[in-house]
Amino acid sequence: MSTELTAKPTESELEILQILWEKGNCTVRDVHEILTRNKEAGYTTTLKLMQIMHEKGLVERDTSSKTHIYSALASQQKTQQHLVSRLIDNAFNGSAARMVMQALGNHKSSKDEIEAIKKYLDQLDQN
Amino acid sequence: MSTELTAKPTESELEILQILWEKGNCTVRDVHEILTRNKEAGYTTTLKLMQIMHEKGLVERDTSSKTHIYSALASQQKTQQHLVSRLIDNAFNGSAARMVMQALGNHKSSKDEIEAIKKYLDQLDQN
DNA sequence: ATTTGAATACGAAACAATTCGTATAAAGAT
DNA sequence: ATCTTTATACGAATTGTTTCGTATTCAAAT
Repeated sequence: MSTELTAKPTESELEILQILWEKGNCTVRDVHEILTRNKEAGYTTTLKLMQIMHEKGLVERDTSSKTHIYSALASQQKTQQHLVSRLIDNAFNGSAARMVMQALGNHKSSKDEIEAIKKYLDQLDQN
Repeated sequence: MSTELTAKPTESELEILQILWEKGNCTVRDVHEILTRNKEAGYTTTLKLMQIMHEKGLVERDTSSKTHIYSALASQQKTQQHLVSRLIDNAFNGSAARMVMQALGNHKSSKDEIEAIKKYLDQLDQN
């Protein structure tokens, strides 16, 4: 049994996780710079957040040099799964299908995306 | 321009909204009873929550008799849309398709549900 | 009329998430 | 060697959410 806590990241933490998932290893400054493309934030705010995430076990860090290097510990797949399930339960009475349709209805997906989903559904059918 | 605030309901508020969406008009006790099928909560907790939701404009209430009657003001459709969009942005880098696949992958949907989604996708294609 | 029960209002404690200021230490430039 | 810049650590203020106790009011039952 692993210590996989499926800790529930907050919204701010999720923003940071997304960056770490994409980039891999990052310093606080790396993350901060990307973060502040979209919104205002002080550097120490980002730092503190990442420190808390470390305490929670959402990220790990290499402290061998002065400038610490962070990377995600929470698995992208599991985290996404967790969040999606919660949303389905919380807001869609447990119906994945309703949620999917809602998602596809507005969030205009490209033809390519829709095709990809169809293929995916066909695969699902074959089980 | 309406005063449609697309207020962001908290998780507890969402639980109550779901009940109101389904049942329509409810007293605090009605809601409380349904709520406590799943989890512990004091009556005044539910009451307070619904009062706050009223302040925020998430629900309206008829106070003409001693026992107030509540109903949802936040639209189910808009609220769901809002939450789904946020999740897609927050955790899936804006890709609805990725989110959909994740949702369908685990949250075991029935054959019927999958068929429904396929039909839905076909409709989307025709635009 | 009085008592009892069920309702609302309100305040505030408990908890969690976010934000940032200040202290301090290390590295790099002069 | 000293100064400047760039890190981290830490504490604390701020804000938001959840929870519940107590006071009060109203209506129904006795």
